[in-house]
Formats: sequence, structure tokens, C-alpha cells
Amino acid sequence: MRSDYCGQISSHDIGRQVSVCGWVGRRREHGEHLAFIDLRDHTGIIQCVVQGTHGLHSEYVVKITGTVSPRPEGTSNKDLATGEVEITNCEVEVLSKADSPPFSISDRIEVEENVRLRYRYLDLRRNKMQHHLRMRAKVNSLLRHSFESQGFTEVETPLLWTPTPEGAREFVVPSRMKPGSFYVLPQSPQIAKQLLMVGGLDRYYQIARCLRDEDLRADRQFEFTQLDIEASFVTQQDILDFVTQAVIDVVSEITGISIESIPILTWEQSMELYGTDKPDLRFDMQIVDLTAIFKDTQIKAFQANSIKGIKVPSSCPLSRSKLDNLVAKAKEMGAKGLAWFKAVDSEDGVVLESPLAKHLGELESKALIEAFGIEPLETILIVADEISLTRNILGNLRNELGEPDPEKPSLCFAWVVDFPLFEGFDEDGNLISGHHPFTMPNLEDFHLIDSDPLSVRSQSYDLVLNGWELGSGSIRIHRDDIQSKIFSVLGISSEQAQERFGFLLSAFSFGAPPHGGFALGLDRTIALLAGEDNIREVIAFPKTSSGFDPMTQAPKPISPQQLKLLSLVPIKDEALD
RNA sequence: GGACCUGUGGUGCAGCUCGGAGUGCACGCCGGCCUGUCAAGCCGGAGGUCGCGGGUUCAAAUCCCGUCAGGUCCGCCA
Repeated sequence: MRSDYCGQISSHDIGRQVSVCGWVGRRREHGEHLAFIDLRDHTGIIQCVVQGTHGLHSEYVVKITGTVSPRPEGTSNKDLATGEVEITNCEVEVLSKADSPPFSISDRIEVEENVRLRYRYLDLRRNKMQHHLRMRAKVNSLLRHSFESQGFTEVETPLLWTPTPEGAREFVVPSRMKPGSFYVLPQSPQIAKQLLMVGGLDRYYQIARCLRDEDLRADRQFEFTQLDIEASFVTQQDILDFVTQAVIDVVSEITGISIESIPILTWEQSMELYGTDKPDLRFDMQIVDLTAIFKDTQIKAFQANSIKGIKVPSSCPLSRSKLDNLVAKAKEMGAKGLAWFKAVDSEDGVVLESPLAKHLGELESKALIEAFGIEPLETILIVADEISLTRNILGNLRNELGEPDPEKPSLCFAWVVDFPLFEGFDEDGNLISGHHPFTMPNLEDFHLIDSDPLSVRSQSYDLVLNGWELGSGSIRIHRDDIQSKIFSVLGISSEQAQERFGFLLSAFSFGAPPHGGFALGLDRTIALLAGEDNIREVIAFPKTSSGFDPMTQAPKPISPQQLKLLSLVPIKDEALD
């Protein structure tokens, strides 16, 4: 039907008879003898010179056959890849008429996302969306290639899985054949891939859809895609190496940026220096511990377990009203207050200005200036509280105030390792898994599991990029004794464990290789590579933040017949309370 | 479950503080003119339940209450 793509015609084609197909973009009419039509396909735009308008309108689908000709002198268009040429002597065939679209197909036009989603098929015609989806496909392809060359085998796992009541809320699928019973859609292929290791697959990977019925966010959809891997007879370092290699392959091919290695931070370092387990390393602004400096302070607000601060550079000047805003924000996050000290020049060198300045001892002032190497116009922000709060609040302020440092790479990856095995205790006094119940403890710490469980580290790790968590993984428990102990401290009885994960434990009893794995969130990865801060921009058909699809109107009620077939009876709202 | 922001012809906005006739801008659409445009240009035109419901008022896009939808965040996401 066509001989060429619109965007690929160039001066090399001059004189050729070509047929191109696509959508009518802008038209420029000059009376009945001359009109220009921009014909668009996914490769770009070519200008077609026609006599009269042929009744063409925006988004008509046409086939144009004509001769590639050089444009007359002075009429070339540098903004167009095909701007040196045009198609003349055109024969136009309308393949499909089109209603006037609700918005123009142009990257220049801003349209409310709701409207874009209702007409997603039109939105997808836009250059930006085409680019994102094609880049996404390229990333998938590169990842497949990278893992296959590292000895991994792609295996598909079931979407109709069995309920494992732990962690995220599951999407439930009623069984027609067994009334009253349900499948669930997998939160991730976690257990399936461990079974593949028991099954001797050795190294598995899959570009897997995962489903979690939790509230949506800019970086979270109900369904999302993970590059999921698992490998046998490996250490944590092996897994980091596999993934690092894949990241290097993908980033270099997609962005041209060459990464040599990915720095490794311990969880403790990350929390101490950046106040978060997903640090944005595109800028420094590290958190400094000031507890020692203020251990004998007269300042009442600083009499706390943990005192920490960050230095805000002079490039981010903080007016009094901005400071007031920051104080309010810190309080919203649970701080009792936020102290600030502004460095100013004086006859005696740098001095600190602050409502607290007069209470600040001379030694404290000196130590503070020294600790931060502070210079005029810089501001120190200080929080004094329990350590988890000082870290968390300063970490948030750091993210709010920090700007990517032009000296640093635009993509700053980091591994965060040695996460705590447990997050804390639930209301029944049982420990809560940091990652999941199959995560291998750090065996150096395992003896502390009863005396000081919260200080037990795990063999788990996150990959972080520019302050986003891209993925996480762990070495899994393959030993009975350790798994039993973990279930026990999590408050899962052996009966409960049997009921929930019996098939997995049974599998492990038949010879489980040591194994571990990782899952990389592809939506987030691709959004970051595309320079988007919302994953909906790299998903063909996403849902709104209330889980609605404006195009299909899903979710919708189903018919009484369907309900009956599934043995389901809707209950009225008031019956729920 | 909670907080904040947004909702005005097909699209994007202004108007809202301080109530006075659906007032305005840009794009698109329809018609006319136009033989080298390319975000074409010029002339004319059509197009509105100001998200929805209630209240205050002589009078509501504007003030108040409620509600729906969208966005961002908190909770949640082993």
C-alpha cells in the first residue's frame, strides 16, 4: 500500500514516485490552485503539494501518491526532518474520514489529562507518546537481550494465582467452576519464581505484570510492569552484578550515558546522610549529625536524642516567609520545630543570625560553622528529636530544597543494601517483615534475632535512581530452620504457614538451591529515562488516580446473569457497616 | 480514610478577592478570499446548563454549604 514512511523521505529520494499513508495534519490553502498538506505517520511529517483541498480535513486517513521534489529555493523548512523536499503531482485517496478531533494532535498543545485519557487513541498519535512507547519497547528488548546473554531464561507465570494474605491488597477473581472460591491476581511473581528455582531453571527472568489493589499515585498504578529475575547458587553481589550490567546496557543504549558502576550505600548510611532509603544523589546537601555539638546546650529545643542539620546553599536563598513555610512543613511532618541559622558576613567574620542566636554558646556557634564549612548567605536547618524523625524530616526538606547539581550525572543510580530484616512490631507484638517473610537474614546478625531483632540486617537491596525506588530484591531463605524461626517471630504459626505457603514449603523440602532475585519497576525506570515525573506518560492505557478508565468507563457493573454464574451477590452499602 | 489545588463554548486560559445581562483572549471548527505556505494570512460566522445540587441576595460563574470528577500528597503499597 505504501512505498515509504513520511518522516524518512529525504533529498536522496528526489525524482522517485512514492506512496505514503497517514493522517492529515495541518493544511495551508491558497485558493483553488495550491494547498499544502502535512501528512503524518509515526516517523514524522512530509509536506504534500496538492491542487485544491480535495475536501480534506484534520485526521483524515489518506494515501498520497506523487513525486518527491526539491522545494523551490527559499521555501525549505529547517524545523522538519523532511523540510528539503515535498511530494508534488499528488494523487490523493481518502482511506478514512474523521470527525474533528477534540484536541489537535500536536506536542505543542496542552490538554487536560482527563481528556487525553478519554481519547487515549488520539493522544497516542502525538509524537511524545509515540516516542515514549517506542522507547519502552526498546528498553524491554535491551533487558531481554542483557539477561539472556547473562544466562537467564524467560518463563511466564500464572496471572490466576492463589491468595497469599500478606502485604498488598489483592485483586480477586471469582471462580465459576468452584463457587465461593477465588483466584487472586499476583502482587508479583515472587513465589512462582522461587518455585522455578526449586524446579532447576537456574536463572529466570520475565517482564511481568503485577497487580496491587492499593491507592494510586503519580508513580503507582494498579497494574504495573516489573523486570523480574531470580537466580540459583548466587550471592547478593552476583544479583547486584547482573542488574548493574543490565542497567549499564540499557542506559548506554537509550541515553548514550555510560555508567561504569553503581555506588553501594548501606541502609544505615543512606538514612544517616540523606534521611531516606531512596536518596536523590544528583546533589549533596548531606545531613550532618550535630548531637555531640549540642550535648550540653542551653537551648531547650535542642535537648533531644538526635540533633541533625542540613546546609542550604546560597543558590537557594531562604526569605523569612520561605523559612516560615519550611517550619510549618516540618511541623506537619511531626517535628516540634525547625531551627534555622543564616550565615552573614560581619567584622568578626561569619556570624549566625537566628531567633535562637542569642542562646547559642560561642563554642556551639563555632562548632556549627565548622561542621558545615558555612559561608555567607548559606542557611543551616536543624531538627532535634528522636532519630527516626530528625532523619525523616531533614530528608524531606533536603528533597524539597535540593536542585540537581550540574556537575553531577543526570542519572544517579545507587544500590542501598543491608536493610533491616524487620520494620518494627505490630499491635500483637509480632515483628513485621521489612521486605517479605522469605528474605534471608544477614547471618552475622542472626544470633540477635531474639535479643535485638530490629538490629538484624537482611540480605536485601534496593536500586535507586534520582530519589525513586526502581526495584528491590533479596537473597531468599532456603533453609528450613531459618524459615521456621522467621515465621515464629513474625507470629505465623506452622499451621498458618502451611495453609498460606504450604506448596512453597513443601517444594523447599525436596531440595531447594540457595537463591535470590530482584524486580525492577519498568514504568518508573522508563518514566525517568523519558524525563517524565508521572508513569501514566509511559503507559499506553493507564487509569486515573481513582482507578477509573475514562475511555472504557471501567470498572462497570456486570449483569445479574454474570453475577449468578460466578455465585456472587452484590450487597447494599448499608449492609457493609 | 484525610489534606490541598483545579473544574468557564471542541481545546487552553482570563474573569471569581470587591455579586450587576455569558464579558474577553488564543487555538480549533464552519463559510468566503488568497499560486509557496509550514503554528500560513485576511474577512465573516457558529458554538455556553460557568461540573452538579442547595442556600444567601432584588441579582450568583463570582459569596456560603453539600456533592461529583480530575490532579498532587499523607495513610496504604509484605
